[in-house]
Amino acid sequence: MPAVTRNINRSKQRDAIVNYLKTHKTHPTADTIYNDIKIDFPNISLGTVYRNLSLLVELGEIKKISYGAVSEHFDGDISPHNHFICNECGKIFDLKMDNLDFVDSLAGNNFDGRITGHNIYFYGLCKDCLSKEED
Amino acid sequence: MPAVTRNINRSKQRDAIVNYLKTHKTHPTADTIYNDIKIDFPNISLGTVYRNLSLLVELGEIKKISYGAVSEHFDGDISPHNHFICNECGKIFDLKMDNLDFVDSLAGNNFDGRITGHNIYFYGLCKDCLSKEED
DNA sequence: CTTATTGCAAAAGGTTTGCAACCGA
DNA sequence: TCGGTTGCAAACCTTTTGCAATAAG
Repeated sequence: MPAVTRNINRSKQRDAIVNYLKTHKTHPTADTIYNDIKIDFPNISLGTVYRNLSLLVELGEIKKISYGAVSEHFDGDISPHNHFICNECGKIFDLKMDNLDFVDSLAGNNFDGRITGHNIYFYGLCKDCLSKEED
Repeated sequence: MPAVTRNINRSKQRDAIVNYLKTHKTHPTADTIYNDIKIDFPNISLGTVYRNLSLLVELGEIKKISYGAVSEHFDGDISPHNHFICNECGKIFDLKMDNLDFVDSLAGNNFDGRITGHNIYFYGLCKDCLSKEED
């Protein structure tokens, strides 16, 4: 999966970032990591944190928890429905799901809280990008 | 639901934005709306589009399709799991879901594409925010 | 007439990037 | 030594905001 061709040298800063993420289950932002890591690396810069985070995502060592879009999208359809977002082309599709029982069962089992049935984002590959996948 | 107390006057610009969103199923961004609407309103400004979009979301006339976070979050845990994001406090929780059959059945029914089982974002209220809801 | 809304431009985040110095192998 | 990485600062992009002018009721 990691399609990084260029050479990679280790760095104390990157090691610290990885270590921070492996030992913190808080899903922090770049800025949080930056501030926490400054205790050990007083001179580290935010740019270094950002650069290392994208490299680590590229290497598959960490994951980005994100919608993946640069800017917000809007929907004129306010009826209950969910969305599917294509990881490849970024297009957003409506998902009309009649059976949302799984949400209740999920909430009843290993989750403490209330999941709103019609505010779920599914990711994957859309039809078009699936067919282009023949290589 | 719409908890807007202040007075609202209609405006041609806002009407055009609503109309655009009700007639386009493309889930556009503010910038896309801005550019498309400029054909009829050459002097409209991006600020106006943004202001109206947030007002319309507040009024419940449109919906924002978004992760809801200001900045990206990162995860050191790359094992297959999903995430739950609290609409109230923004905290992110891990969801370990063993039974993802519903994803396949969903994909087989009304969806054309491939949903990646472990890249789903569920929204709602977390335990803490649920208990604070007593008012 | 009163005040909500606009257009404009500046400001405010978050993220990326160019560059010279520095560090790793 | 060679080139990957850093710190710094400037640039970039999306979104927000202050303000005077305009439009709505």
